[in-house]
Amino acid sequence: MADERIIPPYLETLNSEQQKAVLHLGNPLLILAGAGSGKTRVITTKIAYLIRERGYDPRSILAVTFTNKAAREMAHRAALIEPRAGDAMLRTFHSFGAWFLRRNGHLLGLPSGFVIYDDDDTVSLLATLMTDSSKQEIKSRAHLIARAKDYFLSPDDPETDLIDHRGDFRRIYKRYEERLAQIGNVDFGDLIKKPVEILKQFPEVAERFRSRFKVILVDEYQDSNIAQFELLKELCGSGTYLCAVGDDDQSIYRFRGAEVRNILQFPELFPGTEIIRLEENYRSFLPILNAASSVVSCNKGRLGKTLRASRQGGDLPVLTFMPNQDTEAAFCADLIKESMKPNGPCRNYSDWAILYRTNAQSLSFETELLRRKIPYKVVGSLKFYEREEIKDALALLSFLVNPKDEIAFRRVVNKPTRGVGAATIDRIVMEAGFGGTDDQDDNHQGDFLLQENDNPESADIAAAARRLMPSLSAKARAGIAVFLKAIESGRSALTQNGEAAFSEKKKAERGDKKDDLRFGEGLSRCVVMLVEESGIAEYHRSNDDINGAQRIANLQELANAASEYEAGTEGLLEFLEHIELDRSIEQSEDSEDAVTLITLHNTKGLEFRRVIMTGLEQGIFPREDKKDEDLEEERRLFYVGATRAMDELYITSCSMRRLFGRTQPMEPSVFLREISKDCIRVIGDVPYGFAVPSRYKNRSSFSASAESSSSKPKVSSDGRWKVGDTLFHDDYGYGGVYDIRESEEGPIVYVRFNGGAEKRFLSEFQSSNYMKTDYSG
DNA sequence: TAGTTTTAAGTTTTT
DNA sequence: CTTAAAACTA
Repeated sequence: MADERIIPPYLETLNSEQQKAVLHLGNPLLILAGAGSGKTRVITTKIAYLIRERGYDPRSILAVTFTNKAAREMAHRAALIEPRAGDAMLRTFHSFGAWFLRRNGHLLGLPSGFVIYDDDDTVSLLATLMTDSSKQEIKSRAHLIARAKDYFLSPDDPETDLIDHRGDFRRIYKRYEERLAQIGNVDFGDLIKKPVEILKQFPEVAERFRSRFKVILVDEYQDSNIAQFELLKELCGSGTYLCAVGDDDQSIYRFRGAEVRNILQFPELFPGTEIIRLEENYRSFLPILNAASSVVSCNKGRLGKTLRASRQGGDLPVLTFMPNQDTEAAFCADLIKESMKPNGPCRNYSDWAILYRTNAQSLSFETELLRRKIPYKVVGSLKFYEREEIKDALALLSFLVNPKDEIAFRRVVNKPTRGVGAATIDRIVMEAGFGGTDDQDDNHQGDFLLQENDNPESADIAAAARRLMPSLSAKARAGIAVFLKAIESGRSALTQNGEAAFSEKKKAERGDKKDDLRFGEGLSRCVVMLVEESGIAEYHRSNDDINGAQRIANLQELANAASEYEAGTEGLLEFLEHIELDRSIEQSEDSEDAVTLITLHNTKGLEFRRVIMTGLEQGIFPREDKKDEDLEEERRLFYVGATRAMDELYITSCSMRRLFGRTQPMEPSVFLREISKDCIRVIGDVPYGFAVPSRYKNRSSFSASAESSSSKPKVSSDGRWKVGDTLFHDDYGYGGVYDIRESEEGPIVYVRFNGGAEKRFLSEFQSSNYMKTDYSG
């Protein structure tokens, strides 16, 4: 397809590989795009090119990504080149699945008004089926069910046993699926799995989609799972042009079912595949790439590639060992402050990013940056939608659109507590036609389950509650009445009829409106109505500690967000779907200049002038008990993090770290040893043992002895202490002997620990390797 | 059954 | 240390 047509001007700035990738058509194309090789640019340009030069209808183009951020970015950049690209379908896999199911889910008996369950809801649902299992086990099973769906495995597939070897897994999974079908909602995995099932079962539907989408582009293909691969396969007809872009070295989502094999075996899975490699890195200075590559090249299963740096020059990455996480944070702050001096190299705080492995690590950085008055923003950990009051409000909304939603009902029917206990709830759920919780029913009629929804009334929990009301105790009856009333009010607010009555009533009830929830356009009225009438708002309001006020503020924010959506069921479904699929808060403070605090996983696709990778310690990064494939994934995570840096890369490692409130000694990360010596510059003190690899290799014997719980230091030395010996002490961590002096009680060993402490010990040379007395204590 | 106190456990990573 | 689950009391 390398025809000699005139190259449009917007292609001229691309290198020849990039151009080839944009111009390519015909057979499936796999673009192996190294970090910083301009892959987003290639995809967006390609979309524009296909529309503009090849006459593709924008609506016939489907581009899928893994994150909403990436989807937005892609839409934005493509539209800059070609406005018509706005009509192309640019979505995440999951949002595409939801879109698909709204239109075709009925083929599997799924109502179009389904709500998407998040992981918490999934656990709650499973909990109603496994009444006498521990929370932990339920969570574990829920996780495995999600995994099974990632692998496109159903309860009836024998292979599902490979996911969970406990014999009862398939039965649990099956019951879970049945209940979910009764309720009429879906979980995350269903958003991929169910569309595939429909496409496989209904060839005419598949045909329709194949004729609509002539072009399918997939970004971050290395993070796709088996179900997503199946989806692509089903969507691709003989006339479909498939183009996948990815980098096997950046596959970091194995833990949630991603299959690197998808990209490694792409050519076999899609016969006739052509491969184009983008190996020119435009982002980072050469030394940064060298350091990153030297680590990731320790991995076995990889396609292998050579990144060429278009930016020669630049300094070696800097590695610094810190005593503990507080000094680590101070070190970061110093670096940032220093660079921002009037004649320093940086003018923006946003040039900087601090990377860490787990969200919990952000705390010490936040504290320090706050103290030093350095502006920062924490990416990702904003758990707005996981807050209790928000989840309650969302459950009310969900129940409004789907009165069969048992999970939503259970969550809010007695919130705030109004005398409706477990017994009452179970009765109502039973009355609504749900099987109850008894594990004995052994009917194998799962195939006919879908038909149970024939009569929508039968599973309507609100209706069931109303029916049962007369037979309930006075307390429970009153409670149920309040709940039903709230739902009614919400429903009328949804259709805009209840507005007048609501405001009248509220004004009459309370003169003060200073902390009243206010509503504006669209759905916000409905949100406010529900949380007010249910008493949830009032409950938090009267709880007048700081939390209460914050919660009211959060509810207000939710109402504000809802005002963007049209009142009515349609708008409500859109609102709920948007929240489930995109939990990132639109950061209006994007314009603000701030340092970025971010987990390594979240950095994918981002770049910063200066990056500090922190916490390079065994147990943290890589996380403990990672080995083989999992360790390789951690290594790729290192690669991803390091290659975010454009100009400068800093790496820190602490010798002591506060974990679970206890300070404990840490070992340097194995990855630090994998960086080639000439690829990195170490600044400051080097921990004992680190600079001398041969000695370090013996450390297994240290670890072994470290497991006994004596507070005396131990050593692997073969006889006598001598200067330079490395040792481990339970309280002080790793250290080195820097002096030995004789005394009448025997030799005194002077030890300097990596955490900074210097201690003297009395050694019993003749009998063992133990230190006997802590002289300095 | 609701709210309190005590005890134990635990921090990946995310659509 | 902080949070969630279990145990306990009113």
